[in-house]
Amino acid sequence: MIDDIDRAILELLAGNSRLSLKDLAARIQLSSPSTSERLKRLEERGIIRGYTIDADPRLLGHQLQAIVRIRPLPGRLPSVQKLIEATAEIVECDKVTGEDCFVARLFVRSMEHLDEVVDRIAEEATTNTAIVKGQLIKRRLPPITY
Amino acid sequence: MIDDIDRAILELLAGNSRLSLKDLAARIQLSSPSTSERLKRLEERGIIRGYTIDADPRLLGHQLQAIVRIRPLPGRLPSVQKLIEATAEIVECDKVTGEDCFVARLFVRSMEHLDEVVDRIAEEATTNTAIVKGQLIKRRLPPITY
DNA sequence: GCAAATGATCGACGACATCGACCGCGCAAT
DNA sequence: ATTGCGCGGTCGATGTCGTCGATCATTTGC
Repeated sequence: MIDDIDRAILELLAGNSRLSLKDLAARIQLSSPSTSERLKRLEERGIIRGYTIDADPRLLGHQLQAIVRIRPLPGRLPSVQKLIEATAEIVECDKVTGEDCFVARLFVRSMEHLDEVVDRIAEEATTNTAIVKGQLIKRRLPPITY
Repeated sequence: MIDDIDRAILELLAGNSRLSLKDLAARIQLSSPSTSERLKRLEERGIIRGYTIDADPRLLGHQLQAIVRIRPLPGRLPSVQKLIEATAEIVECDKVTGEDCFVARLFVRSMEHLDEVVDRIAEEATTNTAIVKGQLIKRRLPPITY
């Protein structure tokens, strides 16, 4: 279903999604038309959902990164959910099992800014904020098992 | 330093990093050479760190996603750190302040697989596992304040 | 074994990125 | 105020790249 060549394509594009078809083709030792065809199929099958960039948040004015666990107060779940969605500083948020209901990652300019955003959430939820000191592993593809 | 046109470029590429220069240029109402020049500068300045893909982990054989908080046992921090780095299932891991030392995101095939990976970590650390039930917000750019 | 389907290559054509030459605006210094 | 300079832009030519149709090889099923 997904073979070594597809895997190679995924890995190469994960490393640089702006690679030209020709470069891609050369690296996987295939002609460009067939590389193009495989790429199209990976997209059609939904395996590749999209192509995006990795931008440096610091250079965009966000000096601080935090992971906030959020447990809405009784009855406030829908309202908290709306608040999270409306908070632009939250760049990622998962609904999880366990004591906490949500885990959000947020980018802020400063401590004051962090405080401001978290305070808003804390009006309707119990929160737990952990400031990111460093990235041990930065976003990578999981091992491809199929 | 970074103007509306740069912002537009970042947003467009965040939405689809494989956009051709020509398309990009058309959307920001600029010629391709100047678009190319701006793109080059965004890269040189380190604002764009790279171009990557968004792949569907489920279609790559990872049915389950979890967020694991990890607190190494006394003296085991370096060893835990090495273990995390060597664990391919961990696709992202941050070093954070607070009770927990690390927060990791994990992709696994099954509950058994999850258990296996977490058990390995739990030999040297206190762990807290939250299974991801859904993504409320999936990775997006933070607001650009500069 | 043969037919058909799948997945590859080849070559030609059209689209695209890049480069050099040139232009115009804003700013600083005289 | 004017002149000179530099930044950031357009334009047009050239070479490279992607795409499409035709064709060929290899594997699968009968």
